[in-house]
Amino acid sequence: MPKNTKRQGGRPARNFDPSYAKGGSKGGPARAGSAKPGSRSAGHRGYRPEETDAPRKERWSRDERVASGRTPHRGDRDGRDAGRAGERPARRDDRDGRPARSDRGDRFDRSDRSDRTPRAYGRDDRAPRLEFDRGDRPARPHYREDRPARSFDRDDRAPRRDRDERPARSYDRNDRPARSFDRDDRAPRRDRDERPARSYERNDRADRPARPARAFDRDDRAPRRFERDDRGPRRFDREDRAPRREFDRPGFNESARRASDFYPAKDRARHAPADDVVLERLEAEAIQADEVDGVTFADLGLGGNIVRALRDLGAESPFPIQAATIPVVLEGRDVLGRGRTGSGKTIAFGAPTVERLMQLWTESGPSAGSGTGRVKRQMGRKPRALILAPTRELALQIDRTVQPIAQSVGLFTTQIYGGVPQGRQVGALQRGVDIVIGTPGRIEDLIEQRRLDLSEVVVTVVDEADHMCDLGFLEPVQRILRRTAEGGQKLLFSATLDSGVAELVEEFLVEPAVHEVAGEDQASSTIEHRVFIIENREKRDIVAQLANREGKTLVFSRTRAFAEDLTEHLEDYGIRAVALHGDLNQSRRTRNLQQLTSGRVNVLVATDVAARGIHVDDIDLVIQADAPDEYKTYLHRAGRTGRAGKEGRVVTLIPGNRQRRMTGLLGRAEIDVAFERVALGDDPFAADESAGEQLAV
DNA sequence: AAAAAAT
Repeated sequence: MPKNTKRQGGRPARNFDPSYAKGGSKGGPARAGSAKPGSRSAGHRGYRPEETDAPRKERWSRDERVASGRTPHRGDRDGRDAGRAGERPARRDDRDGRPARSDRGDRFDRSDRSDRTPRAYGRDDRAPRLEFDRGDRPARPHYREDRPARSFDRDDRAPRRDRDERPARSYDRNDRPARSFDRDDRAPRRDRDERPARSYERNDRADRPARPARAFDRDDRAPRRFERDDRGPRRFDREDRAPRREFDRPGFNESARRASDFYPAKDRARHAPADDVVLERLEAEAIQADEVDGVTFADLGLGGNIVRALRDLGAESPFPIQAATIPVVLEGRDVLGRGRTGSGKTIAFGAPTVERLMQLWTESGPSAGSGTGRVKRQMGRKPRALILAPTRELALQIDRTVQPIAQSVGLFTTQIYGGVPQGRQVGALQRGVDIVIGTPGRIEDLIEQRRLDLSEVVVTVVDEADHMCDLGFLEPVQRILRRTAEGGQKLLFSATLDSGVAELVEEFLVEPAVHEVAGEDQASSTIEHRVFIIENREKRDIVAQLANREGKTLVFSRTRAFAEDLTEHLEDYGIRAVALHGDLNQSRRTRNLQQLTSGRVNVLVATDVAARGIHVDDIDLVIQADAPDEYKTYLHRAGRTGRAGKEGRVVTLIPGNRQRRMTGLLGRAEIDVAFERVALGDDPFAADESAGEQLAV
């Protein structure tokens, strides 16, 4: 059955015409991973035997332990005081981590294994490593017999050493048989033919049945017009849900899933510079801020326990976005919610999700309702709600809000994300969990391992939904949503929710209600924006100068490497700073973020991992050391300050030749700023303050 | 380019 035939009057669902969704992607292989450090092995010109003067024996035995075992690293960035006190010469090594390890590893390696490694074997008559490294040479019998298990080698050594020190492993690229199954032998894709290809469309689900024309597919109105006043009902009505049922469930195509290996994105689009197009705004039911006056959470339909839990969290009365969405979620409808950064979206979906689970619980079973508004935990019960987030930190943070709310009625939550051992997470699932909060990767992993079963999930939230529809995120999210219960409620939230979520809406939402808060434009925001035109070579110093102040500062960098670099530079400048990016292990990520939250440091230098959703109280300055490419990224980064009505400043540093691009971006973000030329030594905020004083006179 | 799984 057609999905959308009911809509009368030729103005159907303009919100989600997928043809307005993302632009194309360019082909070509993508390199994964970050830049590798240069080789520092003894034979390399970059090698510096700088530790020859260090006391050797003890050092190696200690490093050996670190290198080979699980000994926690010492003297990392955060332990720098200890490092300094002890005048440990290796401090700089700890900074950039990898080279240091390879140095140590190299020596350790030679002293420890020289008499048994293949390297020694090969040394006699030919270039040592190359041959050894080949995976595909004819067998060398005695060598193989000696030490059949190659993996042993790996485990025994310091991590990464071999990658760092030896020349490229030839078998990595050349000797590998062509993986024909990767690309060539696939079954032809049928649905490609049925309609124009969409770049973000992948084939890892069953083909959709040829679907009947939907009115809004062909609608030939001008794209991206923002029309508000001339329309009737403001809802995206979709009449029937039938089509989704048939292909959804069984349609999870296992073999296709397999074929997409661990790095599925590799052969696909390489960093296609984001189109940064303002997608069509979703038509929404707008709530007026003053409509909320005097309304309580209880009025919205939340139970007493939950209201108390909210009060404990500091939420006395609902924010507008909460007032708008909570009742609708409680009705059981699918919801799209847009509220600007820091406007309280987590509670807007978290609280009603919990309440809704309670309602369903009471409706559904005899086992239900002890009458106290609480439920009893039942071993091994399957999760009934799922909240998806794009980063681990955000998942953690959401849990910190949702967990107490859930707990107030006797429900359990657990975090499911990567970078930490899965044991605890699995254990929690086995004991029985009601709400799963996590990131896509680990969730899929546990599903595959059959340790996580989403089949009873009746409420699913996608936070930062537009971001979750970006290339690389969309497919895992789709696969996960397909695992949830048929007909389950779906909630999509973001500060920048736009028709980029069309793909999800189309497949998973039924007659979603769209809600936003009226008058939430940038002009009414509490954030002050500045753009400084600077010389690139002065950038690091200017950042240091700007960050050298009281109050919490968040600095954004485009790459992980530059984030590290900047952090180090700030430290050299005498400013305590920590970094947050994907090259750090999870415990350090968590700890570094926590250091900013606790105020132990005032400056955090982060990649866009911190751009969305992360809430730290009282960040009053955001510095964009690298300007963002997308207006949405700008808005989200900026939104780390000025939260819940507080004041904040955002400074963006750009080189002179970026002015035009920046102007365009700011235009799309609907922010009005004049650019200022700033050189090292200027105090751009001094004028600001004196101007303020003058005005005050 | 960043993010998201582990060995």
